[in-house]
Order: sequence, then structure tokens, then C-alpha cells
Amino acid sequence: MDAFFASVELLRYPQLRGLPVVIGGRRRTPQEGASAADAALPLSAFERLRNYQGRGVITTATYAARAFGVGSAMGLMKAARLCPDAILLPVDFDAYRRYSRAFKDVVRSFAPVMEDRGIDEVYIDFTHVPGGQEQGGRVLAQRIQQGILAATGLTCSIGVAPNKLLAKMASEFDKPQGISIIFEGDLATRIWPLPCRKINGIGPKTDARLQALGIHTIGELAQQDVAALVRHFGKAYGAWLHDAAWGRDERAVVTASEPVSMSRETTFERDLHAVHDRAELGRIFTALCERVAADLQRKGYCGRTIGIKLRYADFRSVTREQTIALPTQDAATIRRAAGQCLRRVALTQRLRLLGVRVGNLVPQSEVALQHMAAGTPELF
DNA sequence: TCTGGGGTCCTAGGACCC
DNA sequence: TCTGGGGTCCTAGGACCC
Repeated sequence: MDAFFASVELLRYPQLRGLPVVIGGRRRTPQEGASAADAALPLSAFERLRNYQGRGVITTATYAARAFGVGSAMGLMKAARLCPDAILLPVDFDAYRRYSRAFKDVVRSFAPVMEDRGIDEVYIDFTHVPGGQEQGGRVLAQRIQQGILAATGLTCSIGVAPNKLLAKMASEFDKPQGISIIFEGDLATRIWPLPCRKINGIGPKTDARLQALGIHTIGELAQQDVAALVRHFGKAYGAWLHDAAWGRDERAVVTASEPVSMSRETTFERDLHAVHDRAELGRIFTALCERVAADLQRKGYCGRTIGIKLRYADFRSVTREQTIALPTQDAATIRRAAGQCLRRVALTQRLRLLGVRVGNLVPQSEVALQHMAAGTPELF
């Protein structure tokens, strides 16, 4: 989806169309849900980025804002210097999730073999869709774009290719509202000139290491000896880098999967000290455990591995986890295990973030009997 | 001007078992 | 006297993605 969060916001605030708008920072509270009247709010009613104080990053920026050099993951204070007049909107995940479901429903109505890749992205297997091969897939891609636009008012960009790796790259060739089709024979002309960082799976760390080796483009990566890549990056990742540079990817489109973990974390408005701010930290900690427990209950899962995450003021992170005998979705049980984890870390430095995670998940239907047998149905 | 929140997967060492 | 070869599970950290 094109600038997904920002595009959803523009649907309810059409008066912001064409203006620099960034989404980020504070979460929208339920009382702040936009009403029909908001569509007519005067521009002066919107908060400007220059007035923002505090922590937080941009999750999405409109294309008008991107022209100022602001973009995803950038700190809001930095963005405020680049574009002080930009309008700042708090995130509203409930709204984005509704639109996410809506566009995925449209996709599935055309092509049922769809893999969910988060809130604004999917992979689709066209192979067996009637008419999917017309004009190399362009006809079906156009129909999907039109269907999504009609159902949601949102635009998207589609890449069509022989595999997921290339399709993902192709989807970024012509944003917004583009369709790009890549054939195997296009590798040298359309993929190899791109920077290595464009490969989904090469992040900032690997990119820096590649650059240090004098490898900047995918074509340069492709020319490397596999053995040399394996020496530098390990057996599995080195071989994968070479395959990726040659456009090789055999992964299937996976239509269903079970969650592995659920977590909640929060960055404090100011750094907190374990002793000095003990009461406040304790309240936040318990609330995080309750939120994870509520998530598990709502989605029908229990987990055996309870963990915490801390981020110190200097941004170092540590994690601790503990695996308990029986999977749980009970807030007090999670709180107890997480509390034991917390006792195993040094708390002399100020903290900026605290998180609670439950892993090793199993569907709750598989757990009830275990707790009955153990005589602990209340901890289930 | 410090840098969100929710995830997945991988690695590597140690415990423990057969 | 020093020393097998699997295998699984647990833990901590890190890279990466949306």
C-alpha cells in the first residue's frame, strides 16, 4: 500500500491532501477517534510538527512531506527541523487495521493464495488465477488496484515477478500506484544496477559490511565468489546473499501461520530510575503484563516463555526470559515470572523502555487439559 | 535532535539426556 | 586417564522487517 497510514488519514481529513503530513508520536486515544465533522476542520486546528515536544518517530509521511527529506523511522524532533510546518497526526492503529482487512479481502477475492506480510503488504501467487498470465500479469494487477481503490479509496503498487524476492523489489520501482513486471531476463538490466540494500533481507549492518568490501550494487554482489561470501558472512547467509543477487528464491507463498510470540513495550516520556521511580515503574510493568495477557486471551493463545526487555538511557538493550512448566495467559502468572526476570538485571542506570513478552505460544484449546491435570485451571 | 512498537528468524553456548 | 556423538531445550543477543 502507498504511504499507508498517511493515506488512511487523508481519507478522513481530505483538506490535508497535498500538504506535508507526518504520522507518529503519541497514540490516538479512543475519545479522539475522528468524527464526520473532522473532515471539515480548519487547517489551523491541526498540530504543527514544530510544536511537538518529546520522544517518538515518524511511522509514515505523505509524499508531500517526503519531499522535505522526512521519512519513516526518523525522530520527530529531527523531522521538525526539516519541515516545521508539517502537520502531525497521532497514530490510529485501529483505523489502519480496519483498512488493512478491507484491502486484503479485496486481494483474496481475486487471488486466494495470499500471504500476509504485515499491516500494509501481501504476497500473491498468481500462477493458477484464471487470466493471471495475460500481459505478464498486468491485467490482473490492474484489476486488483482498481478493486482496492473502489473498496477503500487507497492506492497501492504491485510488482510481478517469478518469485517473492524479485516481486518485492519490483513493487518499489514505480510508487505510488505503479505496476512493474520483472522477467528472469531482466536481472542484469533492472536488478543488478540497484544498491544491495534494496534486497529484502539486507539491512543497514550487512550493507555497511558489503560496502567495506567494495560491494555496492547487486550486480557487484552477484560477481562475488560464493566461497568468499561464505567466509565473510557465514555458511547460510553467505550462500543466501549470492542466491539473492542472482534473483534466486524458491520460497512458497504461505497463506496461514501461527503466532510465535506476543509482546507489549513502552518508551517512557522521561527516563525512569528503578529506585527513585519505583512506584511508577511498578504500575507500568503490571499494566504491560495485563495488556499481553489480554492480547493472548483475545486471540486464544497461551505461552510458556515469559520475558522482559529493558532499554537503558544510553540505548543499550537487555532481555531476560524464563520458561515455566505450563503455558499461561494469566496476567498475575505473567507478572510473577516477569518480575523474577527483572530481578536478574542491573538496575542502577536510568531506563527509557520496558517491555514484556510471552513466547512459545500454543492455542489455548491445547492447554486447558494440561492445567486441569495439574490442578491449576485458574492459571490457564 | 537522539533513535516507536510489534514481530520473525538465526546463532551460539550450555545443560541435559541417551 | 581423559574424553564419543548424537539430539533437544533453554537463554541472550542481534539482524531484519513492516
